[in-house]
Amino acid sequence: MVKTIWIGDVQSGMYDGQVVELKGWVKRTRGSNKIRFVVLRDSTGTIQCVAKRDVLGDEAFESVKAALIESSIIITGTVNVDERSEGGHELVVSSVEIVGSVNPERPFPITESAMAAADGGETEFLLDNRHLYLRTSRMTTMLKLRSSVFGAIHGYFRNLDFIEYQAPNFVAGAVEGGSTLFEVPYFGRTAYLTQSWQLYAEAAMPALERLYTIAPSFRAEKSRTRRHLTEFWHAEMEVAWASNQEIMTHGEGVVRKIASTLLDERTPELESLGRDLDLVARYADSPYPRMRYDEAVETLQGMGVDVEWGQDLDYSKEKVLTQDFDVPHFLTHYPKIAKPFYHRMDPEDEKYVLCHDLLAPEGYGEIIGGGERTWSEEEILKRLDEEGTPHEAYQFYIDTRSYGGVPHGGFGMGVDRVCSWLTGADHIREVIPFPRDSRRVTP
RNA sequence: GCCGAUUUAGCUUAGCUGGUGGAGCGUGGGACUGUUAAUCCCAAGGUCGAGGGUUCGAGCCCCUCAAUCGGCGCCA
Repeated sequence: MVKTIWIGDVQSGMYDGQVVELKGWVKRTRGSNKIRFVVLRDSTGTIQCVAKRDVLGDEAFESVKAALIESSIIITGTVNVDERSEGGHELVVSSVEIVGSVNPERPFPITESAMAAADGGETEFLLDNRHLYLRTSRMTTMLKLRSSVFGAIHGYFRNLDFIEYQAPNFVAGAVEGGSTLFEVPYFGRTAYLTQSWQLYAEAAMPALERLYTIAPSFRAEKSRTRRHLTEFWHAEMEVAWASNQEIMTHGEGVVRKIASTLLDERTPELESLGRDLDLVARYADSPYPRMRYDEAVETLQGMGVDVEWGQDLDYSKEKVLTQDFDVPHFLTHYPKIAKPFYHRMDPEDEKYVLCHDLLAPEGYGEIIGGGERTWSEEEILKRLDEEGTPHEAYQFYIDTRSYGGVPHGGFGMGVDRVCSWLTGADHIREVIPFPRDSRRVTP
């Protein structure tokens, strides 16, 4: 049952005039009692197949008529160049085999009306039928774009000799705030699903020096926004002997690499989503400015926004700040009080930490958070105590400082957020096959 | 956790000042030899989210609950 011929290649003209066997699924049918048009779909595209009763005979023609939407089918025929067919090619059918039929009492539920109503967004019905919605052209396109994003991230880091490194997903302690941990029963104890690879990456930093991962992270946030998932894909990196500035250079580098890869590999997909290619090209080609937190606060205050020094910048403030940005911007040097214990204090002014957030334009918000880590044992103990965090769960982390601590840092990137931003999606749910949020774990 | 909204056939929806729910898609049957979400004719398919109240009478008015959607906070 090897498949050797792909519809995308047929549409590109590789098989004109030849007899080919196509394997796929019925996307749509139409026609009369003597001639039927079957639009066949596979992972690479669609093609119109023309079935005529006087060529096929009554029995085969009736089976074509009975093939409902999403039946799987093997069609043999001659590739014909014909302007009347979408894509410029059609298959003149000589034989047909229905592989998996569809029961008329339970037809494929995703209809044109369901798709039109969603209009790029997602109705409850489409979320309930996500396993079937994946087959539609919009989801297929998104999944291809997503694959290229993942490939670009791996490519960026591997080109620079980073080592891909895996951390456990069951953990004992928090990275971010403890309130967003998912508890998991663990043989009579409580474990948590990881919020980040970071702490375990820091343990391997003295071994590998340059390391990265793409892995799921879990946060029990009851957020109902277009930017949040409870399970999201987290691209993280950690580098020894690196400053906040160098780490930002990698953040900018990987994001620009993702944008340029999408233009290289997926221009037709971006166009089919209606994405402005000039915007994506700008994100690939332009440098990303860096702005200190203080400057951002002053800018916001100048715009009449009610913001006090020392508070973290929430989404409503980010949105105002980024509305005039035409490329992503880094925000650096946040006040210590707004950030967790592992951020390194700025030696020039201990009110600040050496950190950065990368804010995407067009209202997509934060896509990267990172910075230098506190690396002296003395300082990390002090920061834990300031936060009132008990040391037990973090003893392994403290040990990494006890034995040859060095300056280092890294960042975490929300891969789904990047996908959402670069594809121009309305909601982060659109770019992941089975989205998880506070109200949905099925299908 | 807070604010706002929605819920009518498998899907998408119309439903007027309260008077026994219409349509399109899909499905089934029929017509049609080049269709582009084909077209035309016919049919089946509804305890109007659940419960209670007002009323001679509730899809519509009132109350409670549920589910869902959007936004905020928190973050990537």
